[in-house]
Amino acid sequence: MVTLREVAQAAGVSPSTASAALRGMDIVKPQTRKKVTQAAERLHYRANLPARALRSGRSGIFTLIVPDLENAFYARLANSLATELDNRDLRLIIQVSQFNKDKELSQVSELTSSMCDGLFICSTHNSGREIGRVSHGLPVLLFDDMSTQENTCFDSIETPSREGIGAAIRHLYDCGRRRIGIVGGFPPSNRTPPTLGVTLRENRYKQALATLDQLGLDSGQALVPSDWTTREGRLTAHHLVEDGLGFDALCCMNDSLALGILRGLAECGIQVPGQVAVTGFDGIAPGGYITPTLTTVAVDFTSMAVMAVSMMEDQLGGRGRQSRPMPRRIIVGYRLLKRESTVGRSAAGPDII
Amino acid sequence: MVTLREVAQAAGVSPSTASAALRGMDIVKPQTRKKVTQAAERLHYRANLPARALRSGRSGIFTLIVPDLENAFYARLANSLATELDNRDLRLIIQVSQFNKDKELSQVSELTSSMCDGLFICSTHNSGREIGRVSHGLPVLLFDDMSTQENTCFDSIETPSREGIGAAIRHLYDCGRRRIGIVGGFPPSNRTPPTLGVTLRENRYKQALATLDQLGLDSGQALVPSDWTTREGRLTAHHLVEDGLGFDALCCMNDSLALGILRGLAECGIQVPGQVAVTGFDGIAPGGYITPTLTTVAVDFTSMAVMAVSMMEDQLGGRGRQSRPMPRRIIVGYRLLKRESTVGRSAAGPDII
DNA sequence: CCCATGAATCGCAACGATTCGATTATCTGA
DNA sequence: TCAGATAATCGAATCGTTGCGATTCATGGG
Repeated sequence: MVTLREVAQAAGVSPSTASAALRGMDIVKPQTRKKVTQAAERLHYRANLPARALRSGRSGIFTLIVPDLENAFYARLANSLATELDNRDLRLIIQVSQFNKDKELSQVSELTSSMCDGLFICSTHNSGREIGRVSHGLPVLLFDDMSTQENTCFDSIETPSREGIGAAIRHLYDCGRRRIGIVGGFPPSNRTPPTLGVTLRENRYKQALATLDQLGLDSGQALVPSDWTTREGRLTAHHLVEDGLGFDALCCMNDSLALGILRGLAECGIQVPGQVAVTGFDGIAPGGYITPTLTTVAVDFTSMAVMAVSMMEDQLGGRGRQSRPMPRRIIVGYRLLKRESTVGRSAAGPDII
Repeated sequence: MVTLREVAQAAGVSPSTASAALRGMDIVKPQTRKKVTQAAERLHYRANLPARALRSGRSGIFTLIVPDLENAFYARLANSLATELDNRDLRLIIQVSQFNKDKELSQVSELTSSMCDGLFICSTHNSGREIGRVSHGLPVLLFDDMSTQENTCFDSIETPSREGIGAAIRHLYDCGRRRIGIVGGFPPSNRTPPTLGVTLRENRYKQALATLDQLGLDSGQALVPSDWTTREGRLTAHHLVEDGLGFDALCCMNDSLALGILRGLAECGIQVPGQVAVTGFDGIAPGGYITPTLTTVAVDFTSMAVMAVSMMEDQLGGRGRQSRPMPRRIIVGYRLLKRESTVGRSAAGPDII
């Protein structure tokens, strides 16, 4: 293995100068830099990351903790984040917490040793406060809708729950639907343990009720409890149909759930959108090729990742200064994709696959 | 930050003894180990990974390179691998190569510096040989169907292409289908650049033709070129229908493609499995909730990950000995899920969602 | 009683890069 | 031409851990 010392020797400079040159410090003379660069090239020098990390305290590696990478939402987020970091020559460790509160906490807690510069986390059961208790000053960015109450600790990036749900319901209203069910609101179904923390659920559900009220619709009977999974969605659809299906539209709190609803309705022979219209939230890929294609609030994942990395770098840069100014909350953009599950085959836009 | 030296001091031993004790070397006296462990506990000691990696040459971090994490196949694999590594207290960096040959190579090449103990890779355009050229002796494990010709270099784990495709086609035959199309065989469609290397395509396609021959079916007209993506699958279905759809069954080379085929057929009003039966390969989640549910060759991802990690550890252990004994090829198990896209609603098993 | 034997522990020297104060080269203006 | 200022480079210390040869300690046989 070729070391910096050898490169320096070959270039006729000291290791410290070689180091500065290779890292692009503007203190070295252009001519010197060139000598060093060429020597490094010639010898196929690669900096040793552990050594660099040990000395400088930065590894260029970040960690993302998600509950489940098989879930298309988290996979999409992980994909965007890994790509954005890669653009900046940074790396991403991904850890799967399996919706397990304690596992999540212990994973966070282990990070301090783990040559990791910062943590991105989609927490399902822990509040920002609880995470802060075990993160030992590591920069953290939450992907979540944390109420400002519970999260005075960290920067966060949130999905456009309020605007998005509002847009979805108004779209259903514009389609002539008046008996709109809110599927997956708070409290969750008691059939399975909930897989997502209460804050996100609350945000979306409250907004849904508020929008129904604004439109002069009855929100009293609207809640349809369900966990936010495809499996649960399917079961929920069966229960709904057994109970007589008193809705002409179902506004689902996320896509995974909505996909299960579509499947369950299909099994019961219910026409979508003929008998009941369905909307989702997130904009994951299967919604674009399932039949009927799923009308949904598509979150802008790319800018989500870009902002996340940029906020993380801000935290890294401003560390050691006065105690962090104030946690920032950013809400990303969305696009309402009007597809077959609300407007039917003929009127659906080209947003498939 | 509390260091090993401080722990040693608190326990009244030397740093080297403390190190040995904490790592569970059997050379330390049980009583000493206890003292050290307790001191470490009390001071909340966490080993510094960069330092350890620098000194020992092992970081406990591995890298997985996949073309696209949004693709359910790779997401599923990544999920299993991350989980299995986590069980052994190891970490996984994930990099996305975006089906880009050069990007993939440069990512591999960068790894040498990257305090990474080994590489798992789903290569799409590079042979084992090409990867070996830039991996600089790093332990590598390929997830791919590399022909033994092209890959004399590395251990590999392969999907059960031969057995699986054979089983799928025999199943179609048992369902009474006789005009079976092979969708996504080699050569690929020329509408889009191919996203997967030729070896895997060839393996599955050749097996498909062989099975058709065994069954006494005409394989001459069977090939339906298509890239292995949902988008392409949909377009391919349209083309097939425009050309008169001379098949009563379509054996797709993977699930992503099959899902697109199902969507395209639905758009054209073709009944599945009434007019044409469809099979996929991989066993990704959407096939379990799309309507009709997709009959497919479900790969055993969990054991794939377990074997991968175990083979990787073998490579790590046996390094430095005589030049590696011989690259091993392991083919994982599969299960044929007979679902609605071949046997229809009534006969389909419970393998949904 | 002493030395050979083995078990535990210790001390020091790395691992390879970065940092920072010290040193030398280069330039400016009187 | 030379003091003084500035720019560029250098050397040595350091990050926290592990590995290895040396040292100490306990044990038992001759």
